[in-house]
Amino acid sequence: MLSFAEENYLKAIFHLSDSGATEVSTNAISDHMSTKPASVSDMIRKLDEKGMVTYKKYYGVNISKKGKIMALQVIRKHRLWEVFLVDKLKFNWDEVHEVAEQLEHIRSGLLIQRLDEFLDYPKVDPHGDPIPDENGDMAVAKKTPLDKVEVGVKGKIVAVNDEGSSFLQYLDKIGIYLGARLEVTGRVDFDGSMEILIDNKQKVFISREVSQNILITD
Amino acid sequence: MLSFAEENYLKAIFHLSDSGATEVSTNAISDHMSTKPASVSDMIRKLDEKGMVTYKKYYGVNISKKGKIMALQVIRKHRLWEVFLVDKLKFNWDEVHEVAEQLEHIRSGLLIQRLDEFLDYPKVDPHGDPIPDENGDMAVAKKTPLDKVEVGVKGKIVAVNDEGSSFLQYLDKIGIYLGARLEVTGRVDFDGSMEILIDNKQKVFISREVSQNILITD
DNA sequence: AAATATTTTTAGATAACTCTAAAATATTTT
DNA sequence: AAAATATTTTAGAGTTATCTAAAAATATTT
Repeated sequence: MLSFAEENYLKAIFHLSDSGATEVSTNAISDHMSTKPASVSDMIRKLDEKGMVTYKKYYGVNISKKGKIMALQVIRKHRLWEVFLVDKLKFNWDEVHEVAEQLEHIRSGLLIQRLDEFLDYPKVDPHGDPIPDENGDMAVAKKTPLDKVEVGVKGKIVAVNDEGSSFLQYLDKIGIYLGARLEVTGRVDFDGSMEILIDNKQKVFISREVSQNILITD
Repeated sequence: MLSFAEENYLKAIFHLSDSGATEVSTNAISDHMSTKPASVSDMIRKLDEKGMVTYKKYYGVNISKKGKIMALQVIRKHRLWEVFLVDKLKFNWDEVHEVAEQLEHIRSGLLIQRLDEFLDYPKVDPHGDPIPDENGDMAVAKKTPLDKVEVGVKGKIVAVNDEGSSFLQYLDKIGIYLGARLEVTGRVDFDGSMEILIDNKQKVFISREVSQNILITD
């Protein structure tokens, strides 16, 4: 059985290896988790001994099959709790992350099975991220970051890449929400900023940084 | 802010001082928590420093006002989660305790406020124990342990004293549940065992040990 | 009231997780 | 390729919560 700390490290390693190379560096983990590299070295040695990752000194970490399963279970719990908080307890999407970080560590197979049922087997969380099933499988829809899209393209906002409350509150303010229809109406090559039309109504300007964190389907 | 361990100690001290003298002994705590007396000594010294209890060496512990507030907050969370598990997730009353022991430590004021609202402000948990409000106040109904009751007395089962699953499963088996009407129809002075009639239907025999853990209102 | 037993505390150790500072290794620059 | 820089690991230490064993204090028995 894994400790909370071990679960958090595995989750971080999973996310980092998911969005990039298979090899994850010590520094990347320490950045992502706001711990010191020295602490990471220690922990990944331990996770290697437990068979959760394979670790070569000075080289990097690869998550193992076993580790991936554990990580996906934690991610499943995290995302189901987020759905619960938004759908049942009327949390806003920018308020759920911290609480879900705690709830994801509750250990009870029955609990998470019943929660899934209670929520009617949701497929995505309030940020559009897919929810793994009991086996760790999840539907991976093709999602395009808005900054990679040409002028004239239309699509639907299906997910965001940043769950920080300041980013999400900003989206609220400019009228962007999950499921919104949008069209790219203009683009500044110099800085990558864009003009977009939301639901054929509001026109808003967003920076490249923002557009990188908005995902659409075409 | 208190650690999980500190919260658990406070809860134990609160319960022990609630059901008996104000002074709680080191051994009573260590029994209740399945830790060693030496660990208890350490912890209560720490809790004293934090102003949660007053502690005199070799004498015992008294919970402070501050400590009582903290304990009641944890108890509030525990009992609300139990209601959630039974009412919403269809847990049986004997399945909730362990999970609630974990959930009670989740830190989020908003969460517990919204959960309370979602559950429609319940006054008691699935074992009949009262749920403290945000201020720690709770309705203390007069409840009589069944073993203190004369033959012929009628009443309603309103709570149980033991949340262990083996006890609760036994009650299920013999047809005892919260809210059931009962009448004491017989009693053996020698060993304190009883015959009771539930809902004017089933006649069951129970030992003194069981009757001590069933609470009724008259 | 002395002897015995029980309870409680102290002292020292261990495990998990984190840190800082220094050493080792790898990468980049000149 | 050697020097400079960056990354990663090791060594040693601190914190929290637990334990065992021994010492100290209190309670009980004779």
